[in-house]
Amino acid sequence: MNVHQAWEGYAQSCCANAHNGDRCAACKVRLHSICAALDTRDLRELDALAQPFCFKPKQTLFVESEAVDAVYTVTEGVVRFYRIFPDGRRQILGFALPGDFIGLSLKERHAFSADAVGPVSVCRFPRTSFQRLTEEKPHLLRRLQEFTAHELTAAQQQITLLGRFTAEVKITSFLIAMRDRWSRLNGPSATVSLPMGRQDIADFLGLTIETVSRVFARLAREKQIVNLPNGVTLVDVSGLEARAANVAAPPDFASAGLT
Amino acid sequence: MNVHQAWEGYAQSCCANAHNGDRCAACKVRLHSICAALDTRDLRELDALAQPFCFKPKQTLFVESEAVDAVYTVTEGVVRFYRIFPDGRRQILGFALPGDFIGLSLKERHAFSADAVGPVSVCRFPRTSFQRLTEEKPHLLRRLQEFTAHELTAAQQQITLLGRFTAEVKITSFLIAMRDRWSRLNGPSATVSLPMGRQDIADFLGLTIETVSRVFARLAREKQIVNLPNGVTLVDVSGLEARAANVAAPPDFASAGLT
DNA sequence: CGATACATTGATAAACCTCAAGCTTCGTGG
DNA sequence: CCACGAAGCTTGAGGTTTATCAATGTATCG
Repeated sequence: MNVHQAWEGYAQSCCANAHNGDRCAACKVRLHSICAALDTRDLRELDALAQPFCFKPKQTLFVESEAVDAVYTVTEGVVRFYRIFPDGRRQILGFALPGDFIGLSLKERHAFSADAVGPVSVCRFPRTSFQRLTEEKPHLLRRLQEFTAHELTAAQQQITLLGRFTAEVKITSFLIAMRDRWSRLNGPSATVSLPMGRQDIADFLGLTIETVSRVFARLAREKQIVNLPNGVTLVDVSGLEARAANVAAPPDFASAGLT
Repeated sequence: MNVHQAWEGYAQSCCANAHNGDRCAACKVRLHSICAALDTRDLRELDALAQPFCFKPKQTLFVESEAVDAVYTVTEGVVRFYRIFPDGRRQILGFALPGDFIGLSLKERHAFSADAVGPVSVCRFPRTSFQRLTEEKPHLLRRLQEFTAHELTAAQQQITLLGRFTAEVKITSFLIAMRDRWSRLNGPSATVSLPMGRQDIADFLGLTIETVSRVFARLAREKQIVNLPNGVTLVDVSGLEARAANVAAPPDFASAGLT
C-alpha cells in the first residue's frame, strides 16, 4: 500500500482550491458519484471524512487479499482492477472512471488489486467511518446498493461478452461501452479516450495483445475507426454498433442523477 | 409470464403445512436467504407480502426486458438466468439455488430471462411492496446490499474463469463451486447435484456441449470424478482443486449467517 | 541519442468449434 | 412388459479462431 507515498508526493496539490468543509460541494464529479445521494447538511459530514489523494501512473491503490481500510471515489483519471495468476497472466475486471466508487462490497479484504492507469485523483474515506455513515443515512446505503447493482449489470455484460463472442465483437463492444461512459461524464463525442494500453484491453477482454493490435489495425484499415495517440475516433458508429451486436448496454444509469 | 399458470397448477400444494403469518418462520431456507435480516416482528410483515409459487421444469419465471413486477426467494430447486442472442446462442449468467434471491437490482426491467431447471418453489414478493419494506427496514436494505455485493463477486469470478482458462479448468472450477454452494445448504458432501443439463453447463461456461461432454468423459476416465444420473461424485478432490487453479472462491459468505 | 517500454506484423500451432453419426435414458402406449 | 420415439448425451473427423513465438517498428524520456 503506497498511500503514504501518494500523500507525501502529491496531496498538497490536490483540491487545493477549496476550504475544508466545502471541498465536496465543489467536487466536479459529485453528481456522478455516490455522494449525489446526500443533501447539503449530510455532505458536510462526509466532507469531514474525505481525504483527497493523488496517485502517479501505475501506482498501487491496494492489493488483493489485503485488509480493506478505505473506500474511494475516483475524481480524476482511470483506475484498473485486476487479479494476477501464478503463471503471470492477469485478468482485468474493470476500469473505474471519474465518479466511480471503489469498495462497493464493504468486505473485510480486497477481492482484487487496483492501480492507477495514468495520474489519478481520488477522494478517500476510511472504511469504518464510511460504513457508520451508511448505517446512519439510508439514502447513502440505497445509493450504494444502486451502484453495486449497476456494477453487477456491467459484470454480467462482460460475462456475456467473454463467453460467446469473437475478438472483433469484444473490441467493438468495448469501444462503444467506453464511448458511452465518457459521454455520460463529458457529453457526447465520437472520440474515445483510451488511457489504458493494448495489454490492458487484452487482459480485460480475455485476448492477447497481438489479437487486440490486429483488430484495431483491421478496424482502422476498414475505416471504422481512426487510431489516435491515446484513444480512437469512431468513424462509422452504426457500422461498429452492428458489429458489437446485441450486447448493447441496458437502458441506462445516467437517469440516476440525484437518486 | 406464466405466473398464473404456475399458481393455478401448483400453488395449492405449496407450503401447505403452515398457517398464514407463520409461513416465513417455518421456511427451511430462511437463514440462508435475505429474510435472515429480519427479526420475528418484521418477519410477520414480510409474511403478509409473501406469495408461495411453484414452477414446473422449464417453466418461465420472467423474460428479459419485461417490467419487473416481483422479486423472489428460491425455496426449492434451481433457476437459471440467461440471455438469448439473435443467432440462437444463449449465455447463462448464473444459477439460483435455494435461499438465493432474484431481483437484487430493483430495476424497472429485467436484464435477463429466468426459468426453472427442474421443479422449483419460490417465495414471491410484489416489487413495490418489497421496495417499500427495504425503505422502512435498513437491516433488510443492508442485507440486500450484501447479497448484491456477493453476486458481484461471483460475477467477477466468472469473468476471470471465462476470460483466461481452458475448458478443463472452467469445468473443474464449476464443479467445485457447485459443491461449495450445496455444502453451504446441506452440509459437506463429495457428491454434487447437477440438475442442469450439459447444454446449460456449456452455455454457462462459454463452451459447446461437445466440449463439456468430452471433459466430463476425460475426468471420469482419469478417475477424478464419477458420473451419476443427475450429478457427479468428486473422487479426487485435491486433484480437481489443483486443476481448478487459483480461481478459488474468496473467504466466504457462509459467515453471513444472521447479518 | 540511445535505452526502454509499448505496439505492430508475420508464421505456426493448439484449443475449441462445427458438423455428423451413434448411443442412452426415459416416458408412452400398444 | 416390451416397442417405440424423443430428448439428451457421447464420440469422431476436420476446420477456424486465436494463442504462441519471433522479429521489427515507434514513441518517450532521460
